[in-house]
Amino acid sequence: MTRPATVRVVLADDERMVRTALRAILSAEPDLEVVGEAATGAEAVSVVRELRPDVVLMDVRMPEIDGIRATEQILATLDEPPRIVVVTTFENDSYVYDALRAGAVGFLLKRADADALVQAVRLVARSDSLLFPAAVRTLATEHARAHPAPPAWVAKLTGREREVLRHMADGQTNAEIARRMEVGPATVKSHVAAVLAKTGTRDRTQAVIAAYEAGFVN
Amino acid sequence: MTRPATVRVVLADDERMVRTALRAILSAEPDLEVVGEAATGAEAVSVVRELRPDVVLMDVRMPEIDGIRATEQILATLDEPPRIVVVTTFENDSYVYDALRAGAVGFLLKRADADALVQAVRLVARSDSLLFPAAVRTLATEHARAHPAPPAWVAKLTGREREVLRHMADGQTNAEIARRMEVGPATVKSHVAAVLAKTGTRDRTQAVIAAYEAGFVN
DNA sequence: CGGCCTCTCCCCCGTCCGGCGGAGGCGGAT
DNA sequence: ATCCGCCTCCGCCGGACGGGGGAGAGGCCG
Repeated sequence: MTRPATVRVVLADDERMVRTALRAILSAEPDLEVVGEAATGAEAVSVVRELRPDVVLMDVRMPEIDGIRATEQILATLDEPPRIVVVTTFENDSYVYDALRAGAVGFLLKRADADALVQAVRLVARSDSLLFPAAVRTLATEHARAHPAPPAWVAKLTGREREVLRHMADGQTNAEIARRMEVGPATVKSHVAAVLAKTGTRDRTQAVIAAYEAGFVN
Repeated sequence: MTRPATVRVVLADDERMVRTALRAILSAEPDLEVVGEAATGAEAVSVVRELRPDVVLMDVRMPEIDGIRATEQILATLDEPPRIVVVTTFENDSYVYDALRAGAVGFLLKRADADALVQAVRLVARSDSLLFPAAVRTLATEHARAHPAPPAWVAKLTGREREVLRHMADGQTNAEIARRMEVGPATVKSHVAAVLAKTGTRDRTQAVIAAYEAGFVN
């Protein structure tokens, strides 16, 4: 039962052309079968629930429910969930990391050639230990921790205040910051005060912590 | 020229049995050919330089030169380097991340079954856009940044000093730390002073920065 | 033109911080 | 038995920091 003769695939992508192309490529292989398609995340969930495919090729950006939440819902509600491969156009699409964290086993670029696609599908259909084991989940989680959504206060900082905060996060004193920015110490104090107010912190140490937590540094 | 009829593979692993097993599996496929073997990292470099394979299956832990440095050397010295796949026993072997950062295109678990292995080799032999593009390099780099080797000073901190540093990295004042640790403020000051000395920082803000950079927090 | 924001700088003041030197107790190592 | 490291505290001092004001100059936008 773990090795079906043919790999049953569902395609989830809001663009018909993409689905058609994928279907054409996969259907040419005797051991692969496209059993269903979905144009939205919600549709993907219901189609998968009904058809129980082995592999789902899931676009990340889709109307109604995006690929990430669709992935979550599929994995959460099915006993033997399919292997979900995220399909994306850009390598560093940050959604990809969310999808991996949600449980997708891998990701695939839309510009991949037909052979790569076919082999990827075969691969994920059965491999349980190849390229995307727990380690990828770890990586994706780390990525999320390393690049959280910037808090609201970041947008409120003026340019000068950002500069000052960066220097604070470098361990500079007000006097040093003043020298580096070629302004008076009093000016730096003003900016620091503004930073503290906007970050909701009470001293420079807490502000620097906030900067680190927000990924403001780097 | 980008699509050789047969994929030429070099095996680099210090255990003969592993090489034999890999060779047996790969040789059963008509389109795969094991053209060479190496038992050390240094040997791997010279063998690869001589034979110019399409794919290298590289063990991370090898005598003389490990898989990471062998990977680096191969990628640095060849014009059209082979695709290097790191072979490892444990998913979260931290060397794996080093290898990915060094330019390996993927990694493979030794407990992968024969089919997965074969397909992985075929896959990496040609795919230039599948599962391990630049994004993986990014991930690996992030991993390295997120888990650097702890600086020497970490080991030098006493238990109490670590506690104090954690509270500092939480934005607490000396008085607050004193209350939480149920000691006098003077005691906290002593510990803070020790932390500053051992971390080579001059004030609590810099110490907190050092703690963050060292991954002391989390 | 008249706000509004930003950037610049000034004052005072109380608090916190870090550097200095010292001290006592306690437990492990030699 | 002695020494050393760790933890606990003390006082003193100067400097840095943060809060509270205010104020002038320039730019942007309705």
